[in-house]
This record gives sequence, C-alpha cells and structure tokens, in this order.
Amino acid sequence: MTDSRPRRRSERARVAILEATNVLLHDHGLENLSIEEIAATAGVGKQTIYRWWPTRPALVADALLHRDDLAPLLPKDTGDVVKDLSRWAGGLAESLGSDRGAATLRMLTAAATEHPEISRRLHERFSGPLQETAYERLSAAKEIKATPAQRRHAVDAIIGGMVYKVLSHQKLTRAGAAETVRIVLRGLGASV
Amino acid sequence: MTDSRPRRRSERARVAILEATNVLLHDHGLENLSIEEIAATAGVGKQTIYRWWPTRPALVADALLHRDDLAPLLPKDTGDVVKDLSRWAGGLAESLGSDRGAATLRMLTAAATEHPEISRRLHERFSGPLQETAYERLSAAKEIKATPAQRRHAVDAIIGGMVYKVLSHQKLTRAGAAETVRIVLRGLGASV
Amino acid sequence: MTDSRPRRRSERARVAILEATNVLLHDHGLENLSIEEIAATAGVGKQTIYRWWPTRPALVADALLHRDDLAPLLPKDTGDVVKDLSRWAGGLAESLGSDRGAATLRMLTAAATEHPEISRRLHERFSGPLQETAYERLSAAKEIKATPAQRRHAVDAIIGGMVYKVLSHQKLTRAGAAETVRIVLRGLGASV
Amino acid sequence: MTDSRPRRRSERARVAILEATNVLLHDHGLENLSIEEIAATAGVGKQTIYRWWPTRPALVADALLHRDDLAPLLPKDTGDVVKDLSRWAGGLAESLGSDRGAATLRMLTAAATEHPEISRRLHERFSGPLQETAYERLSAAKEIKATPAQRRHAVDAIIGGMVYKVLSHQKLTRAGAAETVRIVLRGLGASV
DNA sequence: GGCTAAGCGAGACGGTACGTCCTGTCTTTAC
DNA sequence: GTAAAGACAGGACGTACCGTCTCGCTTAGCC
Repeated sequence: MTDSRPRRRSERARVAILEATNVLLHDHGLENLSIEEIAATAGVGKQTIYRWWPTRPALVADALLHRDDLAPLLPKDTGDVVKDLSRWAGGLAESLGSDRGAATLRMLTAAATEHPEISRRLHERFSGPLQETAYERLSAAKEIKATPAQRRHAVDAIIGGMVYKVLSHQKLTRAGAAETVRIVLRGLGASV
Repeated sequence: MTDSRPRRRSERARVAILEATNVLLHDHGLENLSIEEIAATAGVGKQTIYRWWPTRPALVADALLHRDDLAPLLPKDTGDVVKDLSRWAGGLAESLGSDRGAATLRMLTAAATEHPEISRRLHERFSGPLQETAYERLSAAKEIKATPAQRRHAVDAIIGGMVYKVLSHQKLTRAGAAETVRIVLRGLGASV
Repeated sequence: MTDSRPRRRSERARVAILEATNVLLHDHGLENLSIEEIAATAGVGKQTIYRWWPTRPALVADALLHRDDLAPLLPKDTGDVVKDLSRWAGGLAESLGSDRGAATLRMLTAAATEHPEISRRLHERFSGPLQETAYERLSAAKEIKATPAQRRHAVDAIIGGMVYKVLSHQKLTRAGAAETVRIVLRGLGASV
Repeated sequence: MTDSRPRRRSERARVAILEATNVLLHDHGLENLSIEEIAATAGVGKQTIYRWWPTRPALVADALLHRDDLAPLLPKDTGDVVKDLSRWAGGLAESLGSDRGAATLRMLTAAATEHPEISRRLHERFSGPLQETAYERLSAAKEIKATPAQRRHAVDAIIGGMVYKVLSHQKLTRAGAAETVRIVLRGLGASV
C-alpha cells in the first residue's frame, strides 16, 4: 500500500503536529485548542499546519485518528451470544466509563458536531467498526430470529445506551452495560 | 410566587438576549456564535450579558431552555405500554429526526460538553423529564416484571438509541424508534 | 459672605469626594483616575459626582483647589529686592523641586491642558497669585527702572525658568533659582 | 548607516500609523485619541500598534517626532548676540504662539507628563536642541562673562518664559520674546 | 555534485472577538 | 428630595488567535 501523501512533506512535522494536538486536546480541551499553540508546541510554523489541514476540526479528527489507544474491542464468538456481547459491552463500558474515556468520547462527539465531514471520518474509524463488529456477532447467532433492521436497532440501543449515559453524566458500569445487553437480546428472542 | 432573580434586572434585556442568541444559533451555528453579535442584535451592552451569564455555554443553555418549542412529550397511558411508548418514541423521533431538531440536539450536546454545570441544567430540563416520564409509564405497567435498575437501562437504551442515531448522522424514523421500543420492552418481558 | 452652593447639598459628600480625588490623584496619577473609583472611595454614588461637577477636569481642578498645602509663598520686603526675590524663588524651587511638588506641578499642567476653563481657574488660584506677588515686590523696588511690560516678562522668565526645569526633568535647586533671579534683576537694572 | 529597527517591520504600516496619529491628534486632541481609531484610520490591525509601541504616550511622542514642521530654529551668528538671540526667540515665539503651535506644545507637555521615558525622548528631540543651540550661541559671545551654569539658567529663563506664557494661556508675541532676551542678556552683562 | 524549487521555521500583517473597565444616564429604595 | 446603590447602552482597552503573507534557510530530487 503506497502512501498517497505528497512527497517532500516532512514526516517529522506531521507527527509532531498530531502529537502536539493530542497533548493539548487532553490538557486544555477542544474549546481551548489553538492552532498557534499547537504550532509552538510542535516546533512548527503555523503555515505548515495550514498547508496540510484545511480546518481545525479536520486536524482534530486526524489527531484522534492518529491515537493508537482507541483500538475497537472485538467481541469473541464462544457460541453464547449473550455472554460474548455482554463481555464486549462490559469492556467498552469500562473504557468509556473512565474519566479519560468519557472525556475522549465527549470530545469526539463535539468534534463530530462541528463538521459533517469530520463526523463521517470519525464514524468510519470509531463508531462504525463498533457497530459493525457487534452487528456481525449478532448475525452469527443462529438462535436469534430478527430482521437485519432489527439487529441494527438492537446494536444502536446497546451502544447508544452507553454513549447516552456518558454524555448525560450518568454512571456507566460494566454490570449495567451487561444488563442492557441481556434486555435487548432477550427482546430479540435470545434466551437469557 | 416571587421571582428569585436578582432585583432590578431588566426583563427587557434578558429576553432580548435570549432571543437574539436563539436567532444567531440558528443562523450561524454554535461555533460561529459571538457574544459581540448577540449584544448588537439584542441592542444591549456586552457587559449586560457578562453580568448575568458567566460563560458562553451557560448563555447558550439558557437560550435553549428559553425556547418554547421543546416541551417534552408525555406518553399517554392507554393500558397498553408497548403502544403508548412506541407512540411516544415515534413522536420524539420525528422531532429529533428533523433537520432543525437534529441541529438543536447536536448543539445541546456540544454545549453540554463544554461545561459540566451546563450539562446538569440541560439534563434537568430536557433529558431528565424525558427519562422520567418514560420511566414512570414503564413502572405503571403491571405486566412487566423488572427491577428499577433494569427499567432505567431500558429507558436509556431507547432514548440513547435515538440520540446515537442523530449524533452519528444515521436516519432516525418514527418506525425505527417504535421498533426499538418493541425490542426493548419484549426484553423486559412485555408481550408484543 | 454667604455660600452660593445650592441648599440641601451634602457637605459631607462634597468633602469626601474632593478628598478621595486628591488621594487617588496622588496614588494613581491623573491618567488613571476614574470617577467610579472616586465614588467608591468617597462612599458616594456616582450620580452625586455627576450632579455637581460637569467634567472630570473640573473635579480635578476643584480637588487641587481644595488642597491646603499649596498656599503661595509671599516675598518679603526688606528693602533689598534681589535678596527678597531670591529667597522667595529659592523657597518656591525647594517646593517645586521636591518629588511631590514636581508631581503636583505636572498634574496641574496636564489638567490645565485638558480644558481652557480649568486652566483659567487653576491660574487664578496658583500661578496668578505667584506672578502677582512677585510683580508687586518688583514694582515696589524704586531702584529698578522698567516698564510694567518688562517687569511682567521678568517675572515670567523667573517663574517660567523654574517650571520649565521641572517639566523637562532638570534639577531645580534653591541656588539655581536664586541665580536666575539675580540674572534677570540685573537685566532690569538692579545692582547685584 | 544601517537601520536598527527590527527587520521585517512594515514601513508602510509604521508611517500610516504615525500619520493617522498626527491627524487624529489635531482633529480630536490628546484626550480623545483612541488606539482603535488610529488603527482604523491607518488601515492597520490594533496589534500592529501594540507590537511596536508600548503605551499610548509613546506612540504620541513618536508621532510628534515624526512631524517635519517642527525643525528647531538655529540662531545665526552675526556677531551681535542680542540681535541674534532676539530674532531666534522671536521666530520661536511666532511658532509657539500660533494656535497650532500652542496646541502642539500643550500636547507635548501633557504627553511628557504621562511617562518619564517619553519626556526624555521629547526633550532629546525638541527642548534639548533648542537649549543647546541657544547655549552655544551664547557661549560664542565673547563680550559676555558668565559661568556655564549662569548661561544655562539664562537659556532656561528665556525658553521657560515663553513656554510658561503658552501653558498659562498668556499672549506670546515676537516682541515680548525679544524683550525677555534683552533683559536676560543684559543681566549676563551684554550691552543692550 | 550542483542546482533549484518545495517545504520549512519564524513571525508580521489586517482582522475579529474576547472579557474587562469605565463612561454618563437611568431607576429604585432608604433616609 | 437628595443620596447610595447599581443596572443599563455604549465604547475603548489590551490580549489572543485567526488565516494570509513574506522572509531566509534547509533539503530532497533531478540533471
């Protein structure tokens, strides 16, 4: 796979900018993030940032995409769909329920709000795979009789339930997430 | 009932500010909202805004709270909990699924992200009553055997499922919302 | 002699305002003097200041006029005009040459610059009597043959020489002032 | 001769700012001069002003220094010191005695009052050369027997006498200035 | 191996908005 | 009926950043 980035672009500068952005996002939050401080922190001219990223949200999205601690969890397939998805949701809840995870989720949400294109790219990387893997595990469960649309709604209810708790500052626990999974799957006809 | 707002505050200015904020939120979006323009539009000095609202998100929150087109829907009680909540969710989906509703929801979410206190107030006015009324309708359903915690998770899955669809730019339809309600309620033991 | 000030005016407030103005003039200087701080320091409403003084320079002028440490020195008449005016100028130099005196002189000058009417009133109280008393002592000296205009120019050269030294941050000493007096009086025909 | 100003500074902006300042000084006076209006008039960002001038008086001083109609007069040396200095003082009186000259002198004085550093720079450019050239002409006069200190006092009396008349809103005429010069020089031993 | 053009750091520029301070007017309440 | 208190519309302050623009320097990529 070839790199489509223009030649002559300084890899050093690119990485420094993305890392500075992540550091400053964490330190000051999305609202107080300035291009000027990113440039200073990265030891880079402002123009170098403007040369490669059209808008601030685009840079934020790239920076978040550049993080390597946000690899999506994959549900196992042990044959027991309820157990598998409960564990998967539990792991996710633990991650999103932590202070750091919640802050990141809120930031992602706000960044997505700023620009539809950003929203699309973040979805492609984060919520998309999340939905997709859960949907696939669900589809692999023979005992569940449901239309694809119903399975989609079920996945969205599970993920949305967790996201909603984080965004509204409610507690999100491993047990709560597992319980939600049990309710939804039972609703799809699984025996719990 | 006495007014607990500080005495001598100009009601004229207060209302003009909130209305200008709503107009400009609609016209330019949250990102391009400036206090200066609000003041100019409202025919008010900037200081009058800063005197009464500590931060921009606080003003945005108040402005959104001041809107009278966001009255929460109340689920009826016809005896059939599935039908009642499906209708309720359908109405909600219609409201949140519209362009205007979706934009407002994203704005509310972003504003809530900026400051925890704002988040609390918006929750108190919007998501809180939403959750509460759904929870109460659910609790009134004798045929459902579930713990209070399970009912809470169910409500969050339903609302969260809708909110999540809006935030991730998926279609949110009346039918989809009703389907989610059916899945979740069946998961709580309702006969659907 | 009756007081021409309007009846019912609060003497307490009037004095508090003038004294607060002098204190703040001394502490922050003319440039950083604000009506608001004067009102707060004097324990007075702003309106009370605006009711009785039309402009800030007018208040400053009144405040300076209210000071009792600026009584003009009177030259004695011992029969020796050179000695008398030298001593008088020496005393004046000592007063204007001190840090406090120089600061006050600069403030008076700047205040006079702001408004012609203020200038007139300050002149009437400060530089006027200064010129007048010196002029009279000079006129009383029989040995000096000079036209009234020449005497005026002489007085202005003496006072102006001192003021100029202060305004241009040169040293102003008792001896220097006396020397200037000797030069000017000899120029008028006095034997020195 | 190299330019010691920082490199890359825009000469266009610098000149536009100084000229706008002079225009607005003339139109509104020192008291009503705002940085904001200077920036707007000069077609410049406010920051560009604040980048190069620390305070408003510093800018005013530079603007006044930038004027080319304030070149100091040089006294001629025809051999007759009284005539030379009388003419010189007469020219100065005409300049300072005009409405425009008096306004400028008052402005200079007020600006100098605001900040000692400003005072120093204005002195260096205006009163310094004035004093210096007069002092030199005086020193070149062989018929005058006087110490250097006496000559300094004499010069200050002449200049101070004129400045004082302007500041205290007295008439300053060509004839009056010449008369003052005659008095002072006779006081130094010149034959008049 | 030398030439040359792009990319780079630096940072000044014309601007916009910030949040603060103060102006001079006004209204309310207390004495 | 004057005073203290303080909210109000307005406007300037000095700061922080925006996104654009030059300036020299460095360096990669082609002759």
